[in-house]
Amino acid sequence: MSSDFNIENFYYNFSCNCNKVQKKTFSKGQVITTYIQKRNQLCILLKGNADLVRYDLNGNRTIVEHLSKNALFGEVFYKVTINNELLVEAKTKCTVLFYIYDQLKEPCTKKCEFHSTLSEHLPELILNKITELNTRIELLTQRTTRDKLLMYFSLISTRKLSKTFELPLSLTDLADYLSVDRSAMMRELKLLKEDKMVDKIGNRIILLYE
Amino acid sequence: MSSDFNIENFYYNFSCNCNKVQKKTFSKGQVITTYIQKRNQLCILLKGNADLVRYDLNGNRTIVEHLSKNALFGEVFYKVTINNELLVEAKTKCTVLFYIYDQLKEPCTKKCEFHSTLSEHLPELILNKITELNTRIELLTQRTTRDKLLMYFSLISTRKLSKTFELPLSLTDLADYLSVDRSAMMRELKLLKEDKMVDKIGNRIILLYE
DNA sequence: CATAATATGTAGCTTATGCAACAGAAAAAA
DNA sequence: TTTTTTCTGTTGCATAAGCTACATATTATG
Repeated sequence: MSSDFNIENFYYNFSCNCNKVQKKTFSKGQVITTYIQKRNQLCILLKGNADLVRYDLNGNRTIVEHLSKNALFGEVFYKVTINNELLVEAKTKCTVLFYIYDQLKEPCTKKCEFHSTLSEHLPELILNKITELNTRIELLTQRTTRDKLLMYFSLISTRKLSKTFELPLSLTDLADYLSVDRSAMMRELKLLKEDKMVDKIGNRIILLYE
Repeated sequence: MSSDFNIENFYYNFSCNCNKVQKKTFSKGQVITTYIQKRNQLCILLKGNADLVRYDLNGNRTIVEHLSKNALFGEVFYKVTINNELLVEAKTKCTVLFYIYDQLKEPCTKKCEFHSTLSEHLPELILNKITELNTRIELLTQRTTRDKLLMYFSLISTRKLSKTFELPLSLTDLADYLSVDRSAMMRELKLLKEDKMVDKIGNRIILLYE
């Protein structure tokens, strides 16, 4: 469980020449992939930041996931899907590996190390994924915008081991991520400042409670 | 991916005598497990229905997950956790298998078939889990109670291949599951009926649109 | 069967949130 | 640099949703 496997480390040794994996680079704003069923694509973000976004019928944009280095994504996680369109947008320059999950399970004919190491560590990577999703669910089940904000801040704070941190998302994106209206979120942020719960200097958040 | 592995089928042949797995039975209302970090428990619900619930500081109860036959749950999915208490409550009589995830990865010294089959199919089971979690997230990112209800109904309808179906949850539990106030949900349900979007006879929902 | 406990259905009041709109700041592009 | 675009910060208004409370129906349980 507490293995220190790190995709990044062995990415630099990347030399998988089997045809089961594709490496591609994307520039900011490009669509990395759309979720069209049946391909069972599994992707790994090696470099950069991207968002998995959904546009619903009312035109609302939701950031379903915020993806950063080493994140797993792809259709393989969305077998049963709703009719909304899901797409992954590069927020910065991105490097991405593409697999087909079903092929990944089969042994690699060329016995490339990357391939086998990845297969071996896949359960672990997937468990990390589940943990993230559960955290996301805890965020979204918060009833009020205030509680969502406080929990989000608390999560980042724990991750950074500091009561002061830079927001990894723009405020506009944060609202989409928390699934709330942006102006309502701004208002609540102001109230949190007035209540001396948090402070905010530019992009920097300072937690004042406890 | 599209393998037909079914835990249930081979559960009847269950005869794992290694000490790495425990089978227990619970009666309605009992607490099956609480999520206390560091044990890395992985559980499978073989029979019955249960809820993973969270009680927050305001006394709100949230059904984090509604677990039915073959569901996976346990601490292993909650490595990073928030301070709220998570517990699994039996809604009906339940039969549950308990593992320790780290031990599951190691080969079974007694070579029992159950153990090895489970290990083999774990990635598949876990992927199913992810799909469920993503569906849940789609539900929770719906902005209004109406949209949450409609999406929930649509999901069940798709699953049952019918525009008519019994609700698998009580209305009280459904509200907790959708993370909304019960009375507000009831009001919205009434409006949906008035708008001739859905009909409801007792526990039975009939979708009227399309 | 009687009684308790839980679930359903409804209403009034209050508040949080969504929506629209706009001005200024910051960042990106030309 | 200048221009354009995106992001931030704020407000008024309308309404969805939360809270409380209660009556009835349904389901457990002694």
